[in-house]
Amino acid sequence: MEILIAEDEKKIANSLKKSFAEEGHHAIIALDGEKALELIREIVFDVILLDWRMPKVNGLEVLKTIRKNGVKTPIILLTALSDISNKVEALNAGADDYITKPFSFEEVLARINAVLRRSAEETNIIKCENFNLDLINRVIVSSDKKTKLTDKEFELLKYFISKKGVIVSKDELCANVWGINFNPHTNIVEVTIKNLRKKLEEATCNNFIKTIYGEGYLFISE
Amino acid sequence: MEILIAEDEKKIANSLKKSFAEEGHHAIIALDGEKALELIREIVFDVILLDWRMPKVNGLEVLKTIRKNGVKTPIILLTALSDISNKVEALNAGADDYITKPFSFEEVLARINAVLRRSAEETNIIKCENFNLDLINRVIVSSDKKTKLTDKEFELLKYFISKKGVIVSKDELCANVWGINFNPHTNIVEVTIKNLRKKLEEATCNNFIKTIYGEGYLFISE
DNA sequence: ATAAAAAATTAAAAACTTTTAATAATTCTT
DNA sequence: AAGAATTATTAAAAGTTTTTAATTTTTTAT
Repeated sequence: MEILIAEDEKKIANSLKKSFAEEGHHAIIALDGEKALELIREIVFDVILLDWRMPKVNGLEVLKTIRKNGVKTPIILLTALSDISNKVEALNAGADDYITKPFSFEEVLARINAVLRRSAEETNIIKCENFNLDLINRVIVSSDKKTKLTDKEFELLKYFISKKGVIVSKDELCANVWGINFNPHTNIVEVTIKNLRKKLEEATCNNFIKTIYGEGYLFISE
Repeated sequence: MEILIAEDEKKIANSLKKSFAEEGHHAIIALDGEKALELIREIVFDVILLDWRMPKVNGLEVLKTIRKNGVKTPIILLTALSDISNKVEALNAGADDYITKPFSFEEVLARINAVLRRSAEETNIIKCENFNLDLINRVIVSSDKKTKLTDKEFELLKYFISKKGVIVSKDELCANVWGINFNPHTNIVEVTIKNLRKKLEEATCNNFIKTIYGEGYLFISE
């Protein structure tokens, strides 16, 4: 992993760099804000550790500048205890997390992993017509609301989306959502479809699931 | 997307290529198995459509050869109805899906999306010491079993993993797993930890969650 | 138009999750 | 070593989800 350490205290910066090296990561040190900005322009980092108090250009300024330039690299702020009041300001300016000094290397690593995971999670989203399906949190995300799905509703919607534009039979749904050896002598598919339709309708104001009489269901594409 | 169409019927191949182009994808046609193998050696495709019956080297041979060479690109077999008996053979040889002729372009696109999603899902896995956490299906995967987690167990384990090697307090767990404004006057954290510990123990034969008396819990790293 | 088949709706039963509360076991301090 | 604080365990209550079953509505074919 490529890490930028923007930190003017050489001791801290060097010890972090050394620890990262032991973990197999490559870190570059910037001793002031100006240098940090310069490096960020040149190199694509996986994560940026940014000290709040730095010579020439301070952390907040760096943060604002790079976010304004559209750089989305995860950023973790390093702040002294007395700077805590600036936490909200920092998060509002586009920081992903912050760590209070003094910190252990393990803590830094844990925060980095958490931040990277969080940003990875954000990509675990299926984009649909006028809504998104968040695969990790199992919610339908539309412009103004989030609708939590149950297990079966989630599996069903996921399957429908994967078969968008193709008619799927009830047997197929049974096999793929409930499991291959499941033969219901009940209307469980209809009931679950009803519930999913209701949530989709509430979330998106659209009826995506069309019934094809005698054949099955069709998840409409556009 | 870069797509290989290995199909000897020029009509079908060309119409697929045209449809893909309309969708913004770039397709390359191979009219026989030999050409297909040659192209696969040269180009990294996102997905390969492979006809079962082809001149020179047939689909199954192509399939076996490229899988033997360690190529993991998703492959969808195109088969005539009469070839259906070979379906199992094909899937065993490493195909990801198969489509029976005649097919609509929409069906092909849907299958491609499903296959790509499936292979993307396989990357949605957090690797831990001697187990994996499947983020989509919410199961602990160890060498021999899969253990399904409930909502709260999943959130809790995910949080622990993100804070691996760092002590997390009960308040912190409350805030991050149950929600920021949740102050329990009960032992709900302890109970959920107990249940998670049991499942982790069953799945991995390890006790990853250590209690730090008076401080909180520690998810052990290695 | 009508009957038969298929799908939708509703509501209650069964199964599972989450929360609560009481009790037991462990850890720390003096 | 005893008492206080903390954590673990157990089991029952409350809340959700999943399944079942009966009834109503819609669709298709005669």
